[in-house]
Amino acid sequence: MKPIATQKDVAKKAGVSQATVSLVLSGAGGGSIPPVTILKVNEAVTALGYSPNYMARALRTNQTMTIACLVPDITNPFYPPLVRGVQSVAESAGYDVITVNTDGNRDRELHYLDMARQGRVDGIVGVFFGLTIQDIKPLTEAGTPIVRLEASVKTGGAIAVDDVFIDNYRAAEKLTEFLMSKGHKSIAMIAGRAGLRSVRVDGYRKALKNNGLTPRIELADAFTEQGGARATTSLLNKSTKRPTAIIAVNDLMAIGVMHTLRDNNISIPNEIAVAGFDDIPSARLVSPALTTVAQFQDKLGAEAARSLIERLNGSITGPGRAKQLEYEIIERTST
Amino acid sequence: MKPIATQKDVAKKAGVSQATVSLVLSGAGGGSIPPVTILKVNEAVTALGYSPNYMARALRTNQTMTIACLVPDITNPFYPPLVRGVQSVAESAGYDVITVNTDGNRDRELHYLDMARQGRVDGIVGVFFGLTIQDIKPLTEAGTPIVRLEASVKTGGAIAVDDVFIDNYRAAEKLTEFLMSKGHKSIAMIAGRAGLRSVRVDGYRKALKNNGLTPRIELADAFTEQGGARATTSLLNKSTKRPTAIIAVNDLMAIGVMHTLRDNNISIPNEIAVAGFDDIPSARLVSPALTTVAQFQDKLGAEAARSLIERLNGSITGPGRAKQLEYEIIERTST
DNA sequence: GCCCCGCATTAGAGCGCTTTACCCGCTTAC
DNA sequence: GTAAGCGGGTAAAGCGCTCTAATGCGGGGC
Repeated sequence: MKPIATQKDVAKKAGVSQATVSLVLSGAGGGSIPPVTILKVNEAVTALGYSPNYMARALRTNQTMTIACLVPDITNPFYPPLVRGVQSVAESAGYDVITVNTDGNRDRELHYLDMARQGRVDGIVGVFFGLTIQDIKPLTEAGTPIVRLEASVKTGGAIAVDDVFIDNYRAAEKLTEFLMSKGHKSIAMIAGRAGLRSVRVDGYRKALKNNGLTPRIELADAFTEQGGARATTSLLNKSTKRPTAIIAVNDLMAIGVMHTLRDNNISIPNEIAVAGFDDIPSARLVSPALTTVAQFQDKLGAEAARSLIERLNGSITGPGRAKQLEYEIIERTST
Repeated sequence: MKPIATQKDVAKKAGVSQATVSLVLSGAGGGSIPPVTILKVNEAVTALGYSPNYMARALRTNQTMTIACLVPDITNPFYPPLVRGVQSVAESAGYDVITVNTDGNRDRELHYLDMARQGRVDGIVGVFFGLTIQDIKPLTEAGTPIVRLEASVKTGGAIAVDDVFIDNYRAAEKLTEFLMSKGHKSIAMIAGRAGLRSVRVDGYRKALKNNGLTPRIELADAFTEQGGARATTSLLNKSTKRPTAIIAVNDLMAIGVMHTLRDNNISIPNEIAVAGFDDIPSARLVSPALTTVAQFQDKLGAEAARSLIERLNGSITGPGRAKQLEYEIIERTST
C-alpha cells in the first residue's frame, strides 16, 4: 500500500519549496517563474505520478467544481437524456456531475439540497416535485445557484433561482387542437392524480372549451403502463359513448392505453386514436408508432446546466430568469 | 450572502470549545460528555442551522463516503437499472454515488479512475470497456477498491479487484438451444463488431456446433435499432435461404430486426422468430413482445455495490473474488 | 560603497474538521 | 501523605492545498 504523493513530496524531489510547486501547477506565478524551475517541477510530478488532492483544494478554495443533478428516477426513460444534457455542458466547463434519485420525495430532495450547504457541490440543477421556493431560498442567499427544470411557466422572481421550462399547458392545448383538426370531437384524457401532469390536463381542458367540447378525464392510479391500461379499461366499461381519441399524460401510460385497446380489438387509429407526451424511445417502437409531444430533454438539461454555470462563474447575477424551451408534436401512425 | 456556520460558531454560541462540539457531533465522546453539554451543543446547532463541512471532514479523515459508478452511456436503457441498484445499496450504507458516462472510451475511463487517486471517491464500480487489469492495479495497490461489472467469466486473480459477472457465453448458448428445442434448424445471429457482445456470439456458435448446425452471423454497424434493421435487410437480400430464427446481440437491435421483417411482410414468429438480450423495457412493449435474456441489471449493480462496500469497510481483503449472477430466458410471443 | 529595485522563491497562515495529548480539580487507594 | 484514577473538558497539531506577505539576492544608479 504505497502512499499517494503530495506537493511536499514533489517539492522535495524537485529541490524547491512546496509553495513553488503549487505556483507552478496552478500557473499562477504570473510569469515570474523561470522555465527551468517549471521543468524541474513537472519532471518530479510525472516521476511521482502526483495528482492534486481534490479535497484539500476544495477546502481551501471553497470550490468543488462539481454540480448536483437531482432527478426523481433515473430509470424513468424521460430522465437519462436530460442528465446527459446536463453532463455534457457541465463537463466541457470543467464541472463534474453527481446525479441522484429523489423519487420525487420532499425529504430526499431536502437531503440532497443539503449537499450544497455542506460545501459538497457548487450548484444544483434539478426537477423538484416537493420543494417550494422557500426551501430553496436559504441556499441561494448563501450564494449557491440553483436551476429548476419545470413543466410549466415558473419563475423565482426576485430570488436568484433560474427556471428552464417547457410550456406543457400550451403543448397540451396544441396537441388537443391537433386532434380536433383531424376531426375528433370526442377526446378523452387519461391523467394521474398529482404532479406536473396537471398543467397538461388544464391545457387539454382549455382547448376543448375554446371549441365548445366537453372534457372527459379518467384518472389513473399510477403514471405507468399498467396505470394507463387500467384507466382505459374503466373508461371503456362506462356506459357513455366511446371517445374517438385518447390522450394520455405520458407515453408510458399511452402505451398502456394501446395495449388495452388492442386487447379489446379496437383498431388504432381507425376507431380510437392515441397520443401521449414525452417521446420516450419506446414511443417510436410500439405499433402503431405513438404520436406524442417531444420535449427534447437533452436540450432542457443542457440549457439548465448552461444557466447554472453562468451563475457559477458570475457572468450572471441578480433575480431569477425563466427560459422557455420548445416542444414539438411528433405525428406518428397512432393518430 | 450570509456565511455558513462552522463548528467554531457553534462552540461560541454554546459556550464550549470547538473540540467539544466535534466530540458531541461525532458521538465519539465515549459517554464522558454529560447530557447538559450535549443539549447545549445541539441547541446551538439547530439555532445556527449548522451542517458539517464535507470537504474539511473528508480531508481530515481521508474518507469521502462517496463512490463512483462508471457506465458507458446512461441513455442506454440497460444501465439505469444498474445504476439504481448501485445507488440503493450504497445509500443504505451511507455512501453517495457519482455516476459518470465514459462512452466506453479508454481515455475517459482513465480520467475518471483518477477521481479515486485524487481522493475524490473511496471506491469505484463500473463497466469498463477500454481498461485492462494493468490500468487498475496501481489504484488497488494504493488501497482503493474497485469492482468490475462484466459480461463473462473474469477474475482479477491475485489483484484485489472483485468481479461481478453474468455468464453471457452460457446465456447465449441456452438461448440458442431454446430456439432449437422449438424446432429451428436455421438460426442467424445479428452481431456487432466489438465489445462485450462477442461472448454472446461464441455461445451461439458453441450451441449450434454441438448440434451439427452451421452459424450464420451478420455484422451490424452499430448496436442500435438502426444497426439491427440494416443488418437484417442485408441478411434478407442474400441469395441463401432465409433463416427461421434470428437472434440479435441486444434488444435494441432485435427491435430493429422486427421492424425490417414487418416492412417485408414477414410474419413474426411464424416465418421468422426473433430473440434478443437484456430485457430492456421496450422488449415487453413491442408487438409481438420480444423473447429475450433478462440480466437483472438492478441485482448486478446491487451486488457490485455490496462487494465494494465490503472492501471499503475492511470486512473483506485479499485477492479478487468473482461472483456470478443469474440470467433468465424470458419467453414472449416473438418466438 | 551604499541604496534601491525587481525578480525568484519561500515561509506561514489558514480553510473546517478530527483526534490525541493533556490539564484541572477532585476523590479514592494504599 | 502521596499517587493514581476519573470525569469533564480544552489546546493544539495537522490533513494538503492556495495565496499573501516577506525574504534573499544580484545588479544598476548615484
